[in-house]
Amino acid sequence: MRSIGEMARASGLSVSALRFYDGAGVFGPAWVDPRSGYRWYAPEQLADARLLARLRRVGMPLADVSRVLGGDRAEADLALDGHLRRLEHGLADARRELSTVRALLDLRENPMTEPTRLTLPAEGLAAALDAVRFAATASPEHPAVAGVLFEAEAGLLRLVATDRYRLAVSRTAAELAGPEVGVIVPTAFVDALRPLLAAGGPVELTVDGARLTAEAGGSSLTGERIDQDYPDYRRLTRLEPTHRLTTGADELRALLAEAAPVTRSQDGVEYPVSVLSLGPDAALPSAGTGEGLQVRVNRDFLLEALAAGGSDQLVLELGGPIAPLAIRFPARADTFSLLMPTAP
Amino acid sequence: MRSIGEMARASGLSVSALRFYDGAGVFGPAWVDPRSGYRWYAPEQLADARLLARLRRVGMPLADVSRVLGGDRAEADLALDGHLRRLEHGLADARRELSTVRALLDLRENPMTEPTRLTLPAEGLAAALDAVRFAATASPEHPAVAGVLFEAEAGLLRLVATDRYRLAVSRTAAELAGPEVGVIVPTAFVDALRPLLAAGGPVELTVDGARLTAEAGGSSLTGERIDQDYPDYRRLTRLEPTHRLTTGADELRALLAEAAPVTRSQDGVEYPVSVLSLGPDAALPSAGTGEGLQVRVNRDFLLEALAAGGSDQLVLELGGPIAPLAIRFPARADTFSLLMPTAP
DNA sequence: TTGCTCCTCACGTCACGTGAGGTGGC
DNA sequence: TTGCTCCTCACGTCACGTGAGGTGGC
Repeated sequence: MRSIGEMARASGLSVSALRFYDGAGVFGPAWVDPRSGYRWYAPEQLADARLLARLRRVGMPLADVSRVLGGDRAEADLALDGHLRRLEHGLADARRELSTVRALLDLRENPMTEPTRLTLPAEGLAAALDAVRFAATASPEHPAVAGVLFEAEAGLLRLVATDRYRLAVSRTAAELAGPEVGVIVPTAFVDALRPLLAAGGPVELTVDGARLTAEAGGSSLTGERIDQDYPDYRRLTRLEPTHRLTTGADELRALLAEAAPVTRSQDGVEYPVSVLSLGPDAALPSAGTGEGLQVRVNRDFLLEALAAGGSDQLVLELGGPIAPLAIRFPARADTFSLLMPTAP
Repeated sequence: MRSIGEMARASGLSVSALRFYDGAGVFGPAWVDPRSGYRWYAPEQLADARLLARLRRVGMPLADVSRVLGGDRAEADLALDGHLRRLEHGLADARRELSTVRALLDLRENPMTEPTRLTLPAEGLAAALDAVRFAATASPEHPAVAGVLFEAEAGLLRLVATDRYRLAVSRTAAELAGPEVGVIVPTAFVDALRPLLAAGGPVELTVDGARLTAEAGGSSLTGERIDQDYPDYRRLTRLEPTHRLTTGADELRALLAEAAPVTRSQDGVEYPVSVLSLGPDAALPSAGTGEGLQVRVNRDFLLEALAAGGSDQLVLELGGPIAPLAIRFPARADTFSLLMPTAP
């Protein structure tokens, strides 16, 4: 058996860390002397202590460390994969944000701006808009979400809409000329643009400073972007669902119609709530009560998300009663929707 | 002017965060009403607040955020580069550690081990050993550093030695067969191996579980690895020096000889201390007192590091009176040495 | 007895979030 | 007056590090 100091030296952990892990229930000694309170560690605990040191060195949260040390290899791999994925996303986010910051600093020194021009087929833009438009609302309190985010990167245009209760993302191929931009397009502009897309043909979108221009089917539309920072939607799209379930939109609609929804009201507005409950076999047994995981959502929002998907086959991802519900459409890998649950 | 709530909505920061930044001196309002204590933000502060939100979103420490917002573009770029570099290294570290963790978990399930075999020229190994051997000490209290770390990767063997006051790293080309390993080779084994390398020719090193074997010049040497985790030397090698200075080993030796060293004692052991001081022109004016940055180091350790470098030209990197002193040898990009300073 | 190791408990760090209890401005 | 926003202050979070003050075992 090793004392705490010996264990610290052998494992590379500090004495205070070992005491902390003991208190936190993550990693404790094999035996504690009831008279003196001395902690004694068994020889076979050393391997775990060393693993723990490695995992903490790279910033794994203690909750995940416990999963790695728990003995279930599949759980351990999930925790390891999850941590690596978080770090990879963190780095990708940082690259993006820091290059944006650099661009903004450049702009301060040299305020001339090059316009961005996007060319894309009207059908693609129409489909992407239809997949997200429902999720945007004209909210004067939150001007940033009173529009649709257009993110132009090389080769693609991504659209994001949210009203802070739900979020929809889609994208379509586009040809980019000029610097990459992210610009919030007012819902009024979007709604005026949509009819112009019906004729098909190419669309040209231009962002020049605050000025937005769209040319489609011989018509031209101009407006101003919303000068706000958009909420960090990427973080929201990276859920860690515990259950994934393939079903059909029609089947789900039928389930929702069966059970009478509860009515909930918030801020004076009434809305119907449906309960999605997962049985122990991870199937959706009913839209009523069940033994397993239950998620409550605004039924109208769910129906809108189903309709916007544009296809019957869908995948629901659940992560617990307060985790967002994600709706993915396998037929359109680039389109998905997210719903915040209401409180139980 | 914006109230704190309006500023929060416009910038994407929370009210509590804005109050915190004010208290922390990172970002405060343009005016505070002395009667009510209300914070009022000027319109031109919005751009900075949005930058701040982006930077915090990707985890930049507030000290670095201040550098970005400070107005000096070169400082801002340094802070941005530094943060990105830290994240990149963090991810690289995590990839390595997590794959090691996976290998260790595999080993628990399936304890058979495949040996690792390294083949390399004796001259290369001899040179790499000579570049690091001086920094290892047989310390019974810290068994992990009573040896030289051999890290075998595809195509190269990296050697690391440290006694916790200094650190030396070198590497040499090697052919790897079997899994990558990191193994602590006892100093006694290293010292017995060194004479066998004088004859030249190929050397073969084998790690089979705890067993070490070296074959060189017709002789064979066996021993046991030290079963410990090596200190995290990579973190130590990632300094952020404020001053970088090219000089010659002979020139530096002459400077050190000029000034009589102060004698310091620690744990009953006496050692000579030399003061390296940088003038405002970032040259090493003398090994005595100066106006600029001063770093105190164990003179014998510094001389040993100079000798082990094997070349005259060197680069000193200083980062303040308590930051480690790094000694790099441009002629051998893969070899460097690091010295912890003694207290002023 | 001395010196070392161990103990608990409290407080500090970092960047905030979350109340409690109270005030200011329309 | 009501409702909203703002204020300060205290405490919680996360994963420890750092003393203070005291005890156990050789």
